[in-house]
Amino acid sequence: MEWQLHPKMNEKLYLKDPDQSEIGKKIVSNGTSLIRKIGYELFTFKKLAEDIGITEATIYRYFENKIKLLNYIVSWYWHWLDYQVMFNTNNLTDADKKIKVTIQILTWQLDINHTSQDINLEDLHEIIISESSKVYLTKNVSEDNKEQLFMPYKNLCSRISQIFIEYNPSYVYPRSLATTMIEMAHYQDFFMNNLPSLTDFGSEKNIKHVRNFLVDLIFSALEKKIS
Amino acid sequence: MEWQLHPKMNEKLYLKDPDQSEIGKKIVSNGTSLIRKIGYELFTFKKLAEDIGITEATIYRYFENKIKLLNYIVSWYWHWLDYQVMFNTNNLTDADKKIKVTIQILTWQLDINHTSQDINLEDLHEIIISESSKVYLTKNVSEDNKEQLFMPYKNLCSRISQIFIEYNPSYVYPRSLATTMIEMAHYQDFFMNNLPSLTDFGSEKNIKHVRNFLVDLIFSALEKKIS
DNA sequence: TTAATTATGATAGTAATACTATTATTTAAA
DNA sequence: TTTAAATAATAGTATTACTATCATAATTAA
Repeated sequence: MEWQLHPKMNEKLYLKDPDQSEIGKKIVSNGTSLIRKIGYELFTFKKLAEDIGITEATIYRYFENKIKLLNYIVSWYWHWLDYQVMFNTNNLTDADKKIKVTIQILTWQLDINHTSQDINLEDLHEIIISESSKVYLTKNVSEDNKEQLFMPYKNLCSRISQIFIEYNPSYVYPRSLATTMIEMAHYQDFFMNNLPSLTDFGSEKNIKHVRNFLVDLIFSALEKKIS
Repeated sequence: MEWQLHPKMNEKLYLKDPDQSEIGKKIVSNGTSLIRKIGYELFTFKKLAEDIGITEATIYRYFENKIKLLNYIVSWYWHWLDYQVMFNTNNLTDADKKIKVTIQILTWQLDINHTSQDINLEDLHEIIISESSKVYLTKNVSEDNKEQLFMPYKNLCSRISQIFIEYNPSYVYPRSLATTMIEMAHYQDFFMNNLPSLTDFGSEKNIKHVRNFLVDLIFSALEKKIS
């Protein structure tokens, strides 16, 4: 699988391709685990440099600032997820089954290849849940969007909305339903674990309830109405 | 209406009650418009102090740091929204109508009293859309939760879930559906205006489409299944 | 083969941010 | 009227987010 070696990252995300050197790879992989460990707000290039054993300035040669590094990591994940959805739904003929598989992937239920050469996918998943929205909830969103920084997320949204259309061609909100599904897969997980009274899964804290909620929500919305 | 004068704010949000002095009120009202204008990341106490004509240290007497001020502002909004939902659904007998009114309030469609003594509600609404999730998407979420900092949001969620139960007592995910509705009212608005291809409303950018999407989504989910 | 160029990383800064400690002034109480 | 308490201003410090310059290694050109 050629993709697994090199997901094509947007060149605007970095100054120097981190995939082309050992130090670059360390910046991304150690950066991922450090952001997961201490959170994006307390994360600094200085701490990461100390962790790797290099200097701050070296990191600045690869990434303009820490939001670009976060965006690189987040984009990497959306690329990976999009590939997983494509790969695991491709051979299915039933749109119903495709949707269920997609929800399983989003809620981390499918036992797919969770090992990657550099980046720890468990850390990555945690980062997506707690930090990913910070890359677009800024005053730069329009400029960043012009530079195509959010393409991987859009591609995933587009792929999922295509499956929805396949299931019910007359449904009018396939894209909004796709973003709802993606965002809620992560938000309900976060709420369940941190603010449980905002969900109905607080007593058990089992991700399978999030999955069941999503299945119920999405298929209810997509069901063809007889009116 | 006693509430309109003094929404009871959690005392852990401030060091000195900003509602008890003119300068305190200015910190909150000018803070709101400045955060809306430049965004939370670029917002600093120094800029706010200059804007008001006081010094940084004075603001630090009222608020520990800028995230507490944001949380104060966000909590104020959830208080206000909860009151609006309560007030505008109280006299209704039909749960169906209550849900529709709540969606109208969330999507800013109802022409309610949008003037407040101090805080500009238009600014506040923008802040909720772009910045509100930043108060809980942190490593402090559990500690902050123990100090009850998220009560106003939880109260709103609880009120809405009660309406859902009233509409369909057998629905099993009323709280998760309430958070989905609240979050999506804001996220779809943000996406529509900033990353339109993530929604189905990009061509028109009219909030009424978000409302229609939510009405469709929520009533589909709540509909009693005959199985 | 050697000099020149380029790439890479380290060192040493600066401006801004996020606070804190101390001092001055006003207000209120005894 | 003196004392105490509350409030705000001044003047700091440590950290963060970078930037400019320097040193060295690797690559290329003469």
